[in-house]
Amino acid sequence: MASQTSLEQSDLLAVLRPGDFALLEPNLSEVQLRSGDVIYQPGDQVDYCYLPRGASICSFFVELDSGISVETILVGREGALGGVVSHGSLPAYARANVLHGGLFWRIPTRHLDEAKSRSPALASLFSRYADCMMAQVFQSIACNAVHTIEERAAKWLIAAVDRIGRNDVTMTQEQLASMMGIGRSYASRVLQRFKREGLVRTRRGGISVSDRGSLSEKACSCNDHVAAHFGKVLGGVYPSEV
Amino acid sequence: MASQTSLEQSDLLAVLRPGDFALLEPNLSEVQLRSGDVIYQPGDQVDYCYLPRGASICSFFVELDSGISVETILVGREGALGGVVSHGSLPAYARANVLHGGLFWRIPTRHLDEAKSRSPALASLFSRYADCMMAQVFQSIACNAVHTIEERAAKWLIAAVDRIGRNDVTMTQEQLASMMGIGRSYASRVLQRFKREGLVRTRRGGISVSDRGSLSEKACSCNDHVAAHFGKVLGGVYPSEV
DNA sequence: GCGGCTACGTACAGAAGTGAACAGACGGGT
DNA sequence: ACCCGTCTGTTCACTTCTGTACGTAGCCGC
Repeated sequence: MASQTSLEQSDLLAVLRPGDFALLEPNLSEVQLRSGDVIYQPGDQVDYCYLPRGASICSFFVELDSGISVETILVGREGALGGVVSHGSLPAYARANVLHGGLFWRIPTRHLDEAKSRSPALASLFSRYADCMMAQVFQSIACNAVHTIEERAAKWLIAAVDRIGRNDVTMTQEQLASMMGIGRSYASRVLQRFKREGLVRTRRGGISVSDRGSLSEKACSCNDHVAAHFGKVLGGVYPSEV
Repeated sequence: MASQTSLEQSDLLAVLRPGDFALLEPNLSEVQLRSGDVIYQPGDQVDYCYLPRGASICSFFVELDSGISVETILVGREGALGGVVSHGSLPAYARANVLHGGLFWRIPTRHLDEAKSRSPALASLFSRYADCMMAQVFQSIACNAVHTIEERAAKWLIAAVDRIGRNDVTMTQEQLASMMGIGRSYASRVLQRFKREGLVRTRRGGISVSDRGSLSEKACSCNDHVAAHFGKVLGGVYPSEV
């Protein structure tokens, strides 16, 4: 029987009342994915929806002609991947990758859609989350257009450690730079700047955030605006509640 | 009675069979909007879905702390705005603006949702378009991260003139620069570069594309990738068709 | 303990983009 | 025809970022 411990929960499903969760439960499976696992390749049919639990995080990557893949948005236990915006089974546009391994819920999109058709609260929840995902991508477009690499790097580190729940990201500077679509040497210089100010520590294959507060002052406020939209929109799944 | 002339049609609705179009028709109204009109402000309840017809185009803008508004995606007669990704009535995150005035269809989102619940083809159409819109925003995130301003400016001009159907965009360089989140003087320099190569002509308050082919060689291929996804995904609204 | 691989830190030349400033050109209103 | 506000083209000093290059440090396997 599927259940969520408080440590390994999906925040998205956590707001559901037991009756609505029970609609999903028969088709929910628990899967363990590892960092680097590919959930969808571009063109793959999206037949399953994945919901990160606990510290698991994923990202969508867009592959460009030049061969590089650029990260678009980070998805942690606040969200879901696959069949969120569209319904039924369509070819994936972006690649979905696990960035921090752990537990996920997985449900076939056709069962999810069927459960949504039976529970307005469930339909509302996913529709509201889709709206929040849209806010997230919109903000990222603007962010990439105007914010400096320093601001974006700080933003990304904060977003990652907040979801992971530890002040530590396992990732080479090469990977970080590639995700952001920037040069490795410049990423290194930005991290050195953060390090000199005592905001992060670097090591081979990882970065630790040692002063989250000061690092967030270096970051643009894009994440905050998106978080505010999450709060506003996902508060109303059960409209009868005051 | 609502009907579409071939000159002022919505490409999105044009694929519908008469029976499915008839479900929408009683609640469709024809509205005329002008360049600069604001369709939604951030925070507004999204109660209507708008479908550009003919040469009408709109964009979503994200407003940043600095006071500037950055354009995210262009929507012409291939698409729709409002209640596409989420359903019901939620507060808008981005501002939606008319960039090139003209005719639109407008339908209350609750009637649209009701029609979708009665016609699988209609539901499929909007779900598929939502997936394409997602592809468009994902691509824009990557594009803004890695492509030069020259590539992005060329891309934007091509996208605009293709939707308008004339080689001419009415817009000051100041507005263009502001939309792209770049400095006005640099925008001017890029346009001068295009002009010297005979790709565009500039005038006070507007830009004409005089050599679309060569200009598209200066552009990144982001639009092409998104267009390919549109073709792949929106072809299957009526799956019984071969 | 050593070799070899990979990641990291740094330097440098140059390209891309910024922001302020200013002269001149255009065009609408009277 | 003229005025005036706005848009355009261009320059300049400066910052950000790129791409390459190279020496070094950490780590794994043997």
